[in-house]
Amino acid sequence: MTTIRDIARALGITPSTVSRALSGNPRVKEETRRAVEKTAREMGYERNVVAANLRKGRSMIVGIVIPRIHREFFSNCIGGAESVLNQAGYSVLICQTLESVEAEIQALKTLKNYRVAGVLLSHAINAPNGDHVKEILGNTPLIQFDRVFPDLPGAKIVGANCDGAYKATRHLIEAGYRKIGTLAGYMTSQAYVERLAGYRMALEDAGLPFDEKLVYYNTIVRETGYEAGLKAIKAGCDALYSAGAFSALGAIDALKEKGIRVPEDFGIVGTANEGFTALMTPSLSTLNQHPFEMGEAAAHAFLEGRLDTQVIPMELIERQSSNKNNTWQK
Amino acid sequence: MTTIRDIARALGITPSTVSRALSGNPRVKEETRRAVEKTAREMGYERNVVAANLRKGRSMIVGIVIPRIHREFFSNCIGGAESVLNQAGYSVLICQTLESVEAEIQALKTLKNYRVAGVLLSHAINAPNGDHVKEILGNTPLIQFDRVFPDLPGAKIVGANCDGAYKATRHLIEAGYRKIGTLAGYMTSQAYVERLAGYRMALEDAGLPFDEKLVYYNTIVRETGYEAGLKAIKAGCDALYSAGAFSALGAIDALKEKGIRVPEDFGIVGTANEGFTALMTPSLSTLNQHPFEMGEAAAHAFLEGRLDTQVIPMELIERQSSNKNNTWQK
DNA sequence: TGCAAAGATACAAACGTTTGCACAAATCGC
DNA sequence: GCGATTTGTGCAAACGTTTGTATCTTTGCA
Repeated sequence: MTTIRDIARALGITPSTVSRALSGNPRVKEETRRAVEKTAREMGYERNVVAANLRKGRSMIVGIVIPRIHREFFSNCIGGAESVLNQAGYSVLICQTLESVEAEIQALKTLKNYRVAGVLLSHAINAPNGDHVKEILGNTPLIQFDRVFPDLPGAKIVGANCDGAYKATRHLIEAGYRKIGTLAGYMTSQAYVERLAGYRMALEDAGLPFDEKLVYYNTIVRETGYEAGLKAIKAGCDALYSAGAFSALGAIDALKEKGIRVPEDFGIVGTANEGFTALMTPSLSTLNQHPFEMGEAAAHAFLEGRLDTQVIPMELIERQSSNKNNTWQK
Repeated sequence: MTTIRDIARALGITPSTVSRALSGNPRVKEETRRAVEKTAREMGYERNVVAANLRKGRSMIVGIVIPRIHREFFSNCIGGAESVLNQAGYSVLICQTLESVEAEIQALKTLKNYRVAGVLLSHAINAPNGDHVKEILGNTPLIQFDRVFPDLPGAKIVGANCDGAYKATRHLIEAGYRKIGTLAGYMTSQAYVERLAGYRMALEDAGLPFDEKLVYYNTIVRETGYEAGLKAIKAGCDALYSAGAFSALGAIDALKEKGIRVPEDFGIVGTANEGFTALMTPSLSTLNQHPFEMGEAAAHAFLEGRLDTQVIPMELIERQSSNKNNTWQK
């Protein structure tokens, strides 16, 4: 492959001038620049970014660390981030942790070894705190999104979890449901803590009692949602706010099994607006977290060197599953 | 950050020995190796892969180029590939083309500039042929998956498109449907050409006529599926094999709108086993393409330097939408 | 004409590894 | 006990850029 040396030799100048010409340094004569660009094109030159990165001590790569890529939420985040970063000349290196803290540590080390320009992170659910992140990354810019460590400084992009859960719960109340439980997810993650708070606040604002017995923890997948659904039925609930989408699906499985009609006898609102929620019967009311926009926001935060926390609004999408009087039409 | 020089200095040996010790070269004494590993650990050494890559002329990065990351099919492929490659010490650099050939060219150039160890590619739908790929990549190993250029040599991982379409169509015939059309997708992609062939073969093997008028081309998204669905109804079809999943969904929209019962009056089988297909009502019979396994296979083909074509079987998942006598139970 | 300032390029040292070759010391065969 | 082989390290040159400093050339102005 041709190098800047080859170009320099061909033109009778030095590699340094070629380098400066190609990187747009104003100290090289316009005429020289044009000549360099011409021969570079003719010789099919492609700059070796590895060498450039070594010399500069950092690369044009941004690392993205996420639990799993094949979750609509995360793949959308990546999609948003990738399109923004690509525009700005960055490439993205993706690492999945599969919810394992050790894998997360390994991923961060790898990224550090590649001297990435920055890291976008959504941490493994059972990571106790952000110490390992700070220790490994040092001064590499870090942007956290969705799942963030509150104790870690720097840029954060989070959903309006509390507000979203509040809206969802209030919507159930307004629709006429009265004994509303919640599939609360994991309290190890700030996002779920906030959703629980929003749920509680909505109940209290409406003068309804908050009952700890109707809070079903560690429900995040379909199976645990199903089990919690059975318990909620037994406890006499007539509605559920689910902090996840798949857990809501599981609860509906339980309701169908018991012959309880949704939405007439039982209302339910879920959280992530996964594709299936609009297509299932009854269609599931959800909160749209705008994952693509979250990814874009994280990328922009990196590019602009922001250090603050941005909150992405959550929007309630009313569908059949929370429509008590069944006046649904599409 | 500490370098191998620092370690060498600390031990009174040379950087070359340190390098050899750390990379497991058998020509360094066991005792020395242990000493090096110990001080490396103590000094918190992390090898600078950028420098190593420059020297070696290639990196431990594998590039993945796909149309869009937020499609369940592709994100699952990536998931499969990433887990295998990570095991083997590789990292993955992801580039989306958003179905644009220019973006694909740019992505391949970027990967080449990073001197990636290999590229896994699923090309943009409207790319005429693989010339640009060959020209840019040169001798960088290339593994194509799902959407492959038949004219390009080297490793390919494809679905059993013809066989899958055959199974799906025969299933419709056996269920009792008689006038079966197809939502055929784009003939610019080999995969869809093969599916059409399988559909045709199944009809002919069963003594049913193949009617070109019942082939609806360029249907791949929900909207085009809807429109083709209306046409199929008008043409008197009683079933459709759809080469996509979202197009099948669109066709069902059309059937519902016209008050035609699925599956009693009209049967339908789709192709990609997207998550929603199992959850919608009626649930959609589909072909499982095993995207995760395709990604794994692509990664293994890269690691093992395979150059052949592997065919991943497609498995029919019978659900409600093709169950004419409505004996469905779950 | 002379001298300073600016403009353009050259020089050379990095960045942190890897690796072919050389060389010394240790081991072996006879 | 001597030459031949093996074993372990050191030396130094890469890999292809970038960039601070030096040098040379041109221009401007008095």
